[in-house]
Amino acid sequence: MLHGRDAAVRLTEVEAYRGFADPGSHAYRGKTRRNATMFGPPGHLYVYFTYGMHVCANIVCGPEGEPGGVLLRAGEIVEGREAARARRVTSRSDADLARGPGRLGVALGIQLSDDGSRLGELYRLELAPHPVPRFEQGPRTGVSGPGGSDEYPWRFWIPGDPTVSPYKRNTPKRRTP
DNA sequence: CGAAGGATTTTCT
DNA sequence: GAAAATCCTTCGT
Repeated sequence: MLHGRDAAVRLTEVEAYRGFADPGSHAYRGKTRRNATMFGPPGHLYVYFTYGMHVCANIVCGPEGEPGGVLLRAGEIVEGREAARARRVTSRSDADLARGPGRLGVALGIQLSDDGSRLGELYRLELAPHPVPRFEQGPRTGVSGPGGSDEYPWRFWIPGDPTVSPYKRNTPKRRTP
């Protein structure tokens, strides 16, 4: 469970991104201003801006100097539903409040300026009393190239949970012709 | 329910 | 210039 700004989610879906050898990772081609947090010590929040409009959050994992993180893809809002709903005006159902990385970011009030924030301060992570009984594993969502193939099945989710985002395979995008 | 297009910024070629 | 760890609206089945 992750506590954010006046709201908390039970995480139901995550993806792993690991180091230099992972072609799907932002850190694959080295350190940039955006992904610098991933190279730091674990237990911090890596927040990035993508697609011109969305914020996504990772929890940095692995030792300092080795980039790695877990992308928070989706979850169920279990506390502060009103605050989350106020921020997610377009959401029609409770399950939609944090169903997707960008939505989860908005629901918890995560901002770009929260990048690098240490867990335990602004945000607090509570591990479940016992491991989830069952989860499934498969290729990552929205990742193009080799990183999205079956060779890197690093997306994990709780099967049957309504807050898990629907799997979309990489949709190549074309610009206005 | 699925497919398709637009919005919009950081980063790399 | 093009693609990207996405979301929302609209149209078709």
